[in-house]
Amino acid sequence: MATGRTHRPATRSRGIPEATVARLPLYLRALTALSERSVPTVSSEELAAAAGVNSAKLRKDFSYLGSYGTRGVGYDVEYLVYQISRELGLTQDWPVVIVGIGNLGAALANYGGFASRGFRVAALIDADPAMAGKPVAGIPVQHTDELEKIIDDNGVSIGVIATPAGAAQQVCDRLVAAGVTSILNFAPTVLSVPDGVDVRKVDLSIELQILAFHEQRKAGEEAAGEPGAVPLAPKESGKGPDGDVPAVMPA
Amino acid sequence: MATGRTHRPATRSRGIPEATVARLPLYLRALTALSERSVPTVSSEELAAAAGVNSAKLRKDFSYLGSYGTRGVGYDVEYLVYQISRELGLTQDWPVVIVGIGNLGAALANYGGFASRGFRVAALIDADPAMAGKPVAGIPVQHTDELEKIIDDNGVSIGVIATPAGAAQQVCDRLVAAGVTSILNFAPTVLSVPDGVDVRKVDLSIELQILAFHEQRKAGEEAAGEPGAVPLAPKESGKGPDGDVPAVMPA
DNA sequence: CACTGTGAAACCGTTCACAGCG
DNA sequence: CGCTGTGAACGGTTTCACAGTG
Repeated sequence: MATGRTHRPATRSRGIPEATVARLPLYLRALTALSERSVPTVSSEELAAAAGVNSAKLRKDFSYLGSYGTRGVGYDVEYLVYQISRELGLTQDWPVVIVGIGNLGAALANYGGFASRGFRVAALIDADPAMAGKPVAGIPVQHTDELEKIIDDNGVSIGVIATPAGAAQQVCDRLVAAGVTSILNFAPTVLSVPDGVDVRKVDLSIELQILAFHEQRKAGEEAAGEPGAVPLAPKESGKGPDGDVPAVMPA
Repeated sequence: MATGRTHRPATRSRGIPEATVARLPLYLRALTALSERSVPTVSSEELAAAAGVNSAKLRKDFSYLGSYGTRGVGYDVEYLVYQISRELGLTQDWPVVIVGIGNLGAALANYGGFASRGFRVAALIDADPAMAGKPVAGIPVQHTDELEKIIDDNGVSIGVIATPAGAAQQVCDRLVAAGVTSILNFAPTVLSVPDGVDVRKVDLSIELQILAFHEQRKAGEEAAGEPGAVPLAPKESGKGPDGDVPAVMPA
């Protein structure tokens, strides 16, 4: 994802597969809902349905954590909530800083899901001096100058970047230099980070583009081989790399 | 992801692998940047670095699109931009509706990346009557009552859900009933949709939880087998599913 | 000669199917 | 008997290494 190594080789001896890790939060959410309704146990089938996966996958996933179920019965909801929380490291509180308090940064600061489980917004940081001191989601925005001090004082190891693309790498470098080792990047840029720093990327326009691809597929399919509509241009025909480049390019 | 089938089996005869599709937007962005700097050609090595992947993967990816490179030289930037745009369906304009104009919805409406490449925000929809008529990002918010009419009038096939979790499934059902076949879901819920509808999910708290997992790993590792600090609870010891359930559970 | 395009190998993730256990 | 836990089969993805070509 980033140029430097992004997440370690995933081949730690006792490692849980990445794909499984990515689903644990899903299970945890479903379990928490059950817990709130005081449901004592679930079968893999029921829980899988609630989490939107199939039961075989869920059982395999849980098998990496240990044998936490009871054959013939299912899983103890409370117990699993605890085990998964612990595995994810949510039994401790992670202080998080958000850098870039524009529309998105403000939305993130206000997002309830942050504060609720294991995360605490330790500070909001923005480069605009006019923002400094203004409270967003009840937290006063601080100026970028303070970044290193904030990271250090609060022992922050997770940073969220919600700046414009142009500023992202620079902010990233400062976060990393100050000791942050996990970054959630909302800016549409590839970040490069040193070994040992994890970057996850959330990119709205990429998600839309993937949807558009499938959408186009559907359209092309339902009227397969029809003239008009989506011009499913020659796939194998024009191989010559230049000469007849259509003058498209939106801008 | 969702309960109903989410994306088709990916085994369309001439299909481009999902993993490749997910990277095309990345390549496109890197290429667009090169194009703006009037760079005429790139090697797979250079482009791969810019996109944050390795060159073998990039070449394999491009090989699914056809033979668009020149051996000994590289790829023609303009030509590739066009080919990838076409493959992703971005040579047409996709009208998109955003439902739920809270902090996040507003951020999305203002997000430049939406409008810039192939997407147009056709309407903003919110359930709060007080919002109706108020412009956000220059577009007046419309009431949920109008949803079906808006979808229909604008020929919208892509919807973005930025409502609270509780409203998401209901909004989703209405979008689908009105003809939307691709959904980008920001609400922290599993959506169930009928066959043929694609759902992609963006979940902030899940991303953070995945980072927390790796973060905890790092902490446990650098002081392996030390007392104090992160209590790396017994991994293989307590197997008995109940009896000694720690009374944790944050709420 | 440098770089693409691609078979083949290695790897990872998912699904199947059933043995094993409460 | 019902449901978990898991080895084995499968399919997709990444990486390797090099033949092929402008």
